[in-house]
Amino acid sequence: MAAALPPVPESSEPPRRGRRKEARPGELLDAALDLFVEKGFAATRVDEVAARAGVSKGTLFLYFPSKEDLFKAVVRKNIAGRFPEWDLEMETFEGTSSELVQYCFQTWWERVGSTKASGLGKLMLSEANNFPEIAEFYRREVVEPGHRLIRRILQRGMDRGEFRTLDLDHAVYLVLAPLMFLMFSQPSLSLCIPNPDTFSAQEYIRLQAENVLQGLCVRPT
Amino acid sequence: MAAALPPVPESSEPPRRGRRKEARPGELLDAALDLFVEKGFAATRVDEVAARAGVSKGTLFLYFPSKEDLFKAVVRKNIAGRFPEWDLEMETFEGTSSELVQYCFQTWWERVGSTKASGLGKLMLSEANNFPEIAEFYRREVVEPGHRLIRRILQRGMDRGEFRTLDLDHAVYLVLAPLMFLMFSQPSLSLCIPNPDTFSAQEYIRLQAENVLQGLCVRPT
Amino acid sequence: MAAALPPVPESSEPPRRGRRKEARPGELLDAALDLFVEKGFAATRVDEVAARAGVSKGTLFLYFPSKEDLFKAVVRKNIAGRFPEWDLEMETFEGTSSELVQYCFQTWWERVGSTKASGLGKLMLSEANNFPEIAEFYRREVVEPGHRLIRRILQRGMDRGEFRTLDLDHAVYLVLAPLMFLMFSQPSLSLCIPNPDTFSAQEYIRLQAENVLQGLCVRPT
Amino acid sequence: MAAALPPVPESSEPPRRGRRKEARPGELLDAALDLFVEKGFAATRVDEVAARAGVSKGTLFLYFPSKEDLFKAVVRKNIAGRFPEWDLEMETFEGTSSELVQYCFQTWWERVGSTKASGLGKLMLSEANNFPEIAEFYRREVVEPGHRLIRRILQRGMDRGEFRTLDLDHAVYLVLAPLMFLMFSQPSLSLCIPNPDTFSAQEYIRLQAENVLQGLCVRPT
DNA sequence: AATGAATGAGTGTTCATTCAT
DNA sequence: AATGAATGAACACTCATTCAT
Repeated sequence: MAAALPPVPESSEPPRRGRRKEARPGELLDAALDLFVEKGFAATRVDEVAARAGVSKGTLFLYFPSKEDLFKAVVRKNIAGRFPEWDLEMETFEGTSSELVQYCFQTWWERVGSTKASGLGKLMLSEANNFPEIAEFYRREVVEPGHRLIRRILQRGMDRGEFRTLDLDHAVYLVLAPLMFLMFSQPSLSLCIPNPDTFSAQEYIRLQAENVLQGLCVRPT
Repeated sequence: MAAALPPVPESSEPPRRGRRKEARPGELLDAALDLFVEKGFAATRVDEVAARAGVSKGTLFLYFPSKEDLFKAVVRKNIAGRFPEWDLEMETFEGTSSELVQYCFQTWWERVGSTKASGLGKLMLSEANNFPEIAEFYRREVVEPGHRLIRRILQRGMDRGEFRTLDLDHAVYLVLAPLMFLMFSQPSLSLCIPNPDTFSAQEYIRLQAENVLQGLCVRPT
Repeated sequence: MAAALPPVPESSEPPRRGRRKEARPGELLDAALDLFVEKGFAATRVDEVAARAGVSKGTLFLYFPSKEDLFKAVVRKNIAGRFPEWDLEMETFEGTSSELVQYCFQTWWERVGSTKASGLGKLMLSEANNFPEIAEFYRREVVEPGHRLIRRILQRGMDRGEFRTLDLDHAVYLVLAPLMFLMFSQPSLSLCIPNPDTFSAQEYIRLQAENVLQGLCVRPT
Repeated sequence: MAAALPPVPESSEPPRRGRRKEARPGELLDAALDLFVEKGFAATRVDEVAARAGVSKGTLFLYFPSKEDLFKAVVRKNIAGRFPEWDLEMETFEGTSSELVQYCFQTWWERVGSTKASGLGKLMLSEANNFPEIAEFYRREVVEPGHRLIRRILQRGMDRGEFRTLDLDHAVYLVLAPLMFLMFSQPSLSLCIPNPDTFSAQEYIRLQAENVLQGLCVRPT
């Protein structure tokens, strides 16, 4: 009620109908990420996204031509768009390939696995059948770059004589499976990991990395 | 129950009218399983379930008060216990623990991973948030027994001095993660495994088992 | 208010939720014809059509998969579907070709021009650009059969030596133009025919037929 | 007005800022005419009109309080009076009345039928119900003068003994119907004239004029 | 005067659910 | 017990209109 008074200066709060063009897309993407992860693609209503971002439905469509495009933008901002950076990091890594794999597991957890972006992976899994176009987008922009990144890491290890000769088509999954399992499990944790109190994601990551390297390395540590 | 069947001639073709009423719910559950697994909960229309079961939509609601109840019934019916059998199999296994782990990976694929049951796992993952009650049930009746089974296998290996000392709380996932990843990926294969033509589930299973054992065994094979 | 009383026998009035499957489509088509003609295709809301037919919006979509299909059905019922009858009538006509032309003008007025179906023609004219699929349908199912019918009539007159040699591609419009002009003008009569009180459609039809025949006949009557 | 132009350098390219304000409404009306004629009233979006006129949507609403008002202004601007000129032309025509009728058909096509103005006629037809006020205006300023012009021509023919005695109230349409039919058909040509490649508007005009005269003249040419 | 970001009412279509027969 | 006709809430997207700058 009191808040409805028109001439309240309301300190630093942004003007109701302000020119916010720069900020809007980001706010909408954040709101969308939250809701998509929480409720899934189909079950998330665009009104809700708009409301959470503090704008009207119409405004959302001002910035994103459709719900699907909104989703793609969310994926791009939170995952797809970060591969260049990750690729570069890998190219310029200076340690052994074992260290690189460990670094990979660790930073994946910090930057993706433990963040809300992790929910996007599970989301795709659930909705892929019903939204083939989105699935294709995700495959192209996320899954394939991810596979390529890991293949390059394994190849690096083989080239340097650190890893034994591998059938890359299947070996990628030695790295991917543990990460993806954790990603998929994360949002409904207790379903897949029935004793959350004796479970430490950090320790999971460490152990899986160690184990993978046992199999990978020419001479196990 | 089966003895209570009315005096139907029991000819090979089911009688048009007066079809065994007791069979209805079962037929509906079968149809629902197929469709839920194929398209997910939200995208499955009850008309379709009814149609596939050969009854009208109204009839479905005669047996299941709502779509959600139908879903619950499907899960309840299909995830019941194969565990006693598997537990026994493990207890009486006579080879080395390495062989047992390999046997495990292999039979899991044959009996679960490659069957429709695999779809149910992903389905649960997707819908766990919407059906906490079912999720809890699934956790208790499927996830926990599974964990316990694997823990026992690892414990057996440690007891016999075949496996090195393990933190079981995290080591279970060395076995589980590869299997679960494949299970979750299976229904929308090309999403997670972008080159299905160069991918062999059999080879995946073999490699993952081999790799896990590298880390597990005191002296790698 | 009083009508809202639940247990009024209300005499012959059909039951609110009766099994009306046979009657429904017809009622919907009638309602749709009225509204389409009155307000145009785009401006007619399907809720309104349903309401006028005394059913809910959902019911409409039970019988017609889309608004466009509803419209097509309206056109088919009121115009397109009647060409077989008209074609036959023409084939079996026994008088002179002059009489046939006069009969044509006259019956067109009675069966189309003076009825609500007349509004459909103008409707198509207005909406053709925005709904190309509908326009194509109308062209195929109404315009072309109409042209063919008239061409056959003119050809008959030429074959019998009653009409002079004609360039059919343009002569069709000697017959069509007066009829179509009246059809298009009808719904907003006073716009095109500024003195409706001194205007008789019957006389218009008679005069136009007479005039056309003057030009058509080898030896004017 | 034109003399009041500010001291713009009058270079061939219009100055970016400070463009002549007076021109705005005119540019908007021109853009609106094009679009209304092309797409109809409802299907024309005001953004588009504004864009085509090179201004923002907000500016449009500065000059025209609503889309409807814009429409009214378009009609008012474009259907004003060419009739004085045409009336004069008719009064001073020196040939036979047959020739006058032929001249009429021909020049109508050149000056109206084949121009954008033709689209306005159809537009009025479509929107007359929604804009009764405009319809009345159109009737008064366009339709009635047109009728009067044709009546005078027919009267001239009768007075000179060239045309037979006519019931003018209906005979006007002998001339009007063919022209109006072509006018209405023009914008969505293929709808009314299903074989545009075998159709020549010139030949249509010629044939219709010839045919009308057959009926009109005391002794057909 | 001019902008363009923001709004929100409006619409075709879907589908779980009801209920008269 | 079984049907299937009927319902109506829900939802993505559009676009004329407003208004702070």
